[in-house]
Amino acid sequence: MDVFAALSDPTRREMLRHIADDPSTATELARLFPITRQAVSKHLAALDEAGLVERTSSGREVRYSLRSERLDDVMGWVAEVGGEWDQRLSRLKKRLG
Amino acid sequence: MDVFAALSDPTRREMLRHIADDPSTATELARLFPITRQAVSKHLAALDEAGLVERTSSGREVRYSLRSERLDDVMGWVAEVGGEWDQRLSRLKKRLG
DNA sequence: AGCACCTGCAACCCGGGAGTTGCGCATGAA
DNA sequence: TTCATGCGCAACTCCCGGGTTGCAGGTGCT
Repeated sequence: MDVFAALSDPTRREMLRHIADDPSTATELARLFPITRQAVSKHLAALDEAGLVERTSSGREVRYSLRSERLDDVMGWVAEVGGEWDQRLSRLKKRLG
Repeated sequence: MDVFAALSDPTRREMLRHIADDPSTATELARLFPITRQAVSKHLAALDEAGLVERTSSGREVRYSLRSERLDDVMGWVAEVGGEWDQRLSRLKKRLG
């Protein structure tokens, strides 16, 4: 699955956001979301296939953390298509503090 | 349809890219892509619903052009999740020339 | 008026994505 | 060793998204 397709699902975006500042396992996420662990696992597999997360297995648990490299591709594409990014980027920079 | 879902389809991304520097009609796009005009029309409807294009009808033809506002939302989300954007943005700026 | 062209709507098919349940395996703890 | 916990795989359902064909309406040209 490519990056855009991976980000198209709202649940996946929430998961990624959560993972970003708190690396989690499938079962941990399953407690936070109103879906089954297997459903979570599928989403994580999708994110992994898209290169958006990193799997770190220790013992019997597998913890997922953010891999932000692919997000650069998204930024790049959006920037290419959008155009006039000098102002836009400065605005964004300001918005992010 | 939300923005991310609209961008999840490769055909739609190509169309948007083409529209970005050459506003087109459905039939014009149908000549460039290996799909039917109706399929193109559906894609354009999706892009329109997501707020990514602007419809300008003159006479019997409807021309679609890029609306880049929503792309800011995408950038914003990606930036929020990705983190560490001081370096990333400067790299992107350099990459865009 | 008549014809060609662009568009929109509706019905339909098909594949895949999101979610579930069920089972089996491996690992950690009592 | 026994039991609980975390994962993975497989099969199944359901629904929606991408694409098609067919038809009807509006517009422009001759």
